[in-house]
Amino acid sequence: MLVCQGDVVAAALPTTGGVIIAHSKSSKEPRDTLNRERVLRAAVDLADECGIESVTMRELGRRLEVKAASLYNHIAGKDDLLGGMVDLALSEIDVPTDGVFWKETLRRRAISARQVFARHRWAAGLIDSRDRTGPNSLAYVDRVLGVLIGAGFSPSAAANAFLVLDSYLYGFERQRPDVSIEDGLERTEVAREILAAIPDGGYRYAARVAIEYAENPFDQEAAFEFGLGLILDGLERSLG
Amino acid sequence: MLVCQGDVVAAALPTTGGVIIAHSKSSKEPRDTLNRERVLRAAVDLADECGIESVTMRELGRRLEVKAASLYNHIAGKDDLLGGMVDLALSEIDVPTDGVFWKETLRRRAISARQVFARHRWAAGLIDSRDRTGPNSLAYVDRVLGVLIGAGFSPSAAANAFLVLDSYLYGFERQRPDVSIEDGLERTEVAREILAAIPDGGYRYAARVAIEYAENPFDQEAAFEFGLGLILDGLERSLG
DNA sequence: TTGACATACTAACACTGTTAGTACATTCTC
DNA sequence: GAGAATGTACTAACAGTGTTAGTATGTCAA
Repeated sequence: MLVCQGDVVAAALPTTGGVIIAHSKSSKEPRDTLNRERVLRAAVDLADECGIESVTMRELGRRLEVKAASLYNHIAGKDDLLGGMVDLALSEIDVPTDGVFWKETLRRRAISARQVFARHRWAAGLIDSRDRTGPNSLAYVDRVLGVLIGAGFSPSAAANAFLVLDSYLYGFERQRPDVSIEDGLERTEVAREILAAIPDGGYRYAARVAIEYAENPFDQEAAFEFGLGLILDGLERSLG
Repeated sequence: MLVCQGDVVAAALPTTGGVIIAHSKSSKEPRDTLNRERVLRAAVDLADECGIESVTMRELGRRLEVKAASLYNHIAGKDDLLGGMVDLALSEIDVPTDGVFWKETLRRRAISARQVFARHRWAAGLIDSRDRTGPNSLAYVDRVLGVLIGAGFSPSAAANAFLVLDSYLYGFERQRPDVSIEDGLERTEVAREILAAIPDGGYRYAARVAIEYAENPFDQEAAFEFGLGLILDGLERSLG
């Protein structure tokens, strides 16, 4: 059940998290008040279900059965909220720590990151350098740098490799076409739209590619791993 | 002279573009009314000088000596405005068409794109797949695909290569640290802040890298071209 | 001159993030 | 236990946002 605008049902039912705010006198239970963690999780859920533009203080408050102003007891402001959401999302990325070869470790990490960005489609667009200081993000950065330095990269070379890898990662997620999500019929429809938007005569190559994708589905997983392999191979080569 | 908030001086002086709106009766001159092009250019200037968050309808109107509502005669809405700004910025990217080797062509294009993103720091953050349908963007996409197909890539391989390259391009610009912009003193200051934010004991590798950059400046141009070379070499290898 | 059209205007709408001040419940201190 | 202190959520309001409806004004073509 998705509740994306302020429906009455949202106020009549328990929250998604299952924690009821009603002031039941049965004490000893975990506090029925808000906290930073619950606010951030609710914001992430809201963004996942309804899009990042639906994450407003009032809507978030509605979900938590609280007025918007109350949220400021637990977060510093909207910037803090968004930063916390990113940090929470990044914490879901898996960095294997068992003894696999560094290249395989980083490949798995990248694929895990891509899955996280697929789950939280708003995340990639929110990331920039200043977000890397959250507690989860820092731990994540540290682990990846550890893998690279352990593989023989110097500290600065490791940072460089990390930057290159994540640039690709975030950039891919930002601009990847949404086409492949829809089914075949709609895909050809989109391609036809693209073709319709192309003035006669011009854009021969773009048209050729559009036709290509109107006929054959675009495998974005394969496209991603193709580029990922390119970069990892290059990093390995730069190491020797 | 930067005028970023609604100062009175903005209304007393001619606009940056040098076009005076005053209703001078000397006719036959180019119309003194607005048009889409002038609105978009003013928005780009405003974003360059004051940041993308300063681009509001009212502020943009103030710059053009017009009320906000009047802008809607020339653009469909804010989405259209932002899309047009991105299209305008992308049109500044250079794609050499003379007979140089495809790899060199794409390298030059990437470097040109990075310079454009440095000029228009807001642009990379605004780009996503749906923005590629503007007239300038389409022409740009077409030229790049033409280079790749001309080099021997199949249409789908060319699209894939294009996606990988631009993912890196946009991603790098999004997350590149601002540190290197400030001078040496401030840089070490920033590094010290990072170190201060790191809890004792944890994050050994991140700390090591931070120290590294507190001592030696970070050459982001070199970092960018390192990753670019990696990808281009990989693409060439995938071709043969 | 008249009519059509494009443009810019005023005024208002429903939103947004955010703050000040108040009421209430819990928890700590004596 | 009584009283103080703290934390939480509330109401009400602020300035700012994008956007629309309706109105005036100017510029062209017939």
